[in-house]
Amino acid sequence: MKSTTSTSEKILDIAQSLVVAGGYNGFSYADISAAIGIRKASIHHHFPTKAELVSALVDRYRQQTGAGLKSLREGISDPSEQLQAYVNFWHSCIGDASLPFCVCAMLASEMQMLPEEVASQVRAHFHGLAEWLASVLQSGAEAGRFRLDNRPEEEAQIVMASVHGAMLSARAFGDPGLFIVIVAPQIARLQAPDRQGNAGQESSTHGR
Amino acid sequence: MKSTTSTSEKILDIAQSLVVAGGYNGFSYADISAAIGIRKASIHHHFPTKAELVSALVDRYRQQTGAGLKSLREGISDPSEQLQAYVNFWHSCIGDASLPFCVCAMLASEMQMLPEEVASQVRAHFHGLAEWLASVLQSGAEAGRFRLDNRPEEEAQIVMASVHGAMLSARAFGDPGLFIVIVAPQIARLQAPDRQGNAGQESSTHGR
DNA sequence: TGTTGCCTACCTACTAGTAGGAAGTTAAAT
DNA sequence: ATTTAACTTCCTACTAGTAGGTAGGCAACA
Repeated sequence: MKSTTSTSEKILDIAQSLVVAGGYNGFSYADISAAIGIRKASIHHHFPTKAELVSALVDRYRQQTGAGLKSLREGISDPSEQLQAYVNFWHSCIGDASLPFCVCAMLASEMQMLPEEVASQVRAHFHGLAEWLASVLQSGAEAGRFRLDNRPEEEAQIVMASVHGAMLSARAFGDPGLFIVIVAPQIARLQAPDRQGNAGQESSTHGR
Repeated sequence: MKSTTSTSEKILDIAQSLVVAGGYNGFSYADISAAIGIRKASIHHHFPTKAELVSALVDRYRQQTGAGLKSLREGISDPSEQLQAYVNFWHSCIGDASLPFCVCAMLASEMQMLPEEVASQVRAHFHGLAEWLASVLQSGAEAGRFRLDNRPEEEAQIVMASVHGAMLSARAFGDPGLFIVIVAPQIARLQAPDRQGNAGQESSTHGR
């Protein structure tokens, strides 16, 4: 069977893993060159400048993400399960170290010194993801699967921040399992019809 | 009045702002040199290697943070207000752009390619901050000012991740106000005696 | 007198990026 | 069918500039 992975795709693959590991300034053409056994100049043939390379990389990532999120919405009927599937995706990525950090979250931290063409794409990713989450949350709220304390757009921002913050903590502590420890309760809170998550509701034992 | 800011402190100051802006690989000795009007070699006199420079910088940051958090716990009696003060600190830092990102959060994203001496300090910062937050949350829960759905350590991780994620989103969207939009509801959720927001409350109905 | 702080001058390694050519592929013109 | 032209991919060899870091000297000061 022939491997139909073109050279330029291989370049993007390794560049992506390098960006995820160390950000925009954390890799060089020489790194890619060494990783896929091709000369530096040949990489410049495919991607003349570093800005173009990373731009193409984020572009591809955004397309993949867009397609993935779209298929979640279309392939799963329950919005609550759509959200769960999104979280599960990152849970396994971080767990098996295949994509232990979101490319755009990584680049967002370097926002201030990114080439404008890259920065605007990172912004667009955040915008798109926030929209997707807000849409899922709203649908779920309408279907009675979510209980939102704030506007869907705000809850979406909260979920997104939790996911990114959880990625960061997992990385900082070197503990992949921390991701789901942080994110799961946040999701559960949205799904729970009431705080205890049980059917009845005794709560308020008072005491202050 | 004489400015008692020593050269080495000035170096750390500018280095810190450069790290916050672009991470470990986002600045060079030449950048510092240009910023404070001193030769590159003179910086090497104070901090022989880049790893030592950043290590000293994180060390100073950790001391400042530790002192700040300690004084919050000692100077404010209500744990709920202690937490609020912590959040307000970042809110104003991000608002006036004085320290628009946590040094250690920035470095944590580059964890995988940091010199070990720096990486371990970043880990220590995360550990210490998580402990402080857990302690505040536990005190607040005992005093009836917080209602926790999970163990204090877990809630602390959630708060920390929210703060870091909110920083990232504020940066990604280029909107400083987004920080508090994300963090405030998370704090409010902890403070609320119950979901309806009425006056009754509390006591450990723990999710567990 | 020795230490501190800063300097000039320099080094090696690496950065992104360029010039130009060798090989192979494709497709039209002869 | 064969030559020709255009194009793609990759190469060697190179550039100017920057990276972190070093050697050694000079002046102020304790």
